[in-house]
Amino acid sequence: MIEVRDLHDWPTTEAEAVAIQERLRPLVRTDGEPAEVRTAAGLDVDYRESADELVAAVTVLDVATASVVDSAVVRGRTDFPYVPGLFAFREAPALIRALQELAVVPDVLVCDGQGLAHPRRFGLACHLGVLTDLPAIGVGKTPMSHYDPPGEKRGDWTPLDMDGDEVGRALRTRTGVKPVFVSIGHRYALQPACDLVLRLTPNYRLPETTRTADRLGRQST
DNA sequence: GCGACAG
DNA sequence: ATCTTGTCGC
Repeated sequence: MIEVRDLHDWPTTEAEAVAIQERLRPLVRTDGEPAEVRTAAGLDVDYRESADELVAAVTVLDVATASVVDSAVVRGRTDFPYVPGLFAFREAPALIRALQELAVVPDVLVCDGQGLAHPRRFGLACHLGVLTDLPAIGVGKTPMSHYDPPGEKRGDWTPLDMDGDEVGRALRTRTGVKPVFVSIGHRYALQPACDLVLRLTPNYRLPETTRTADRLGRQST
């Protein structure tokens, strides 16, 4: 089962949350790549009930076949508001509970949001990666950083720039479709992360992991 | 000062 | 995230 490191309590105020991000930021490992990625977890949160009632869904896919080999759903509440840059403090607690219910430990967490492509270089993917010490990457639908549009072909990419740092890539997963925004979460280098995202997007813009997790959360009212 | 700002 | 009509394309 997945062990979660006890690195902090969940904060109430924005100032506490920012302090936690700055304290944990040095723990991120920006290198590495699993020897073999056989399974990948997709994580997603739904808010269908109300603004503070959420459903966290995790699916583990066999990457080769795109079949779901394990999953978990957790219902929860949040009092932490949606604040861009403090996203993890809203979604991570429930996602972590869902991760702890998995029987299969995935080779990588594919998170719905940013990793290093974050104002303090510590987005949701970094946070979940550091707390579980599992390899993790972030795949966002909307960027927080500047980028020049990549070429129109699947596989084309341009760097994501934030304050002069290359914090990730705008990656075209489908020809002629808006790119996704890939960044390092933990223990997974950027090039392998983009390779994995392309493996997970044979048919759609978003990774199969994200899609199955999204459907699971949506179905479990 | 004002707008923009992952989901 | 969610609220929503029509439209284009495979």
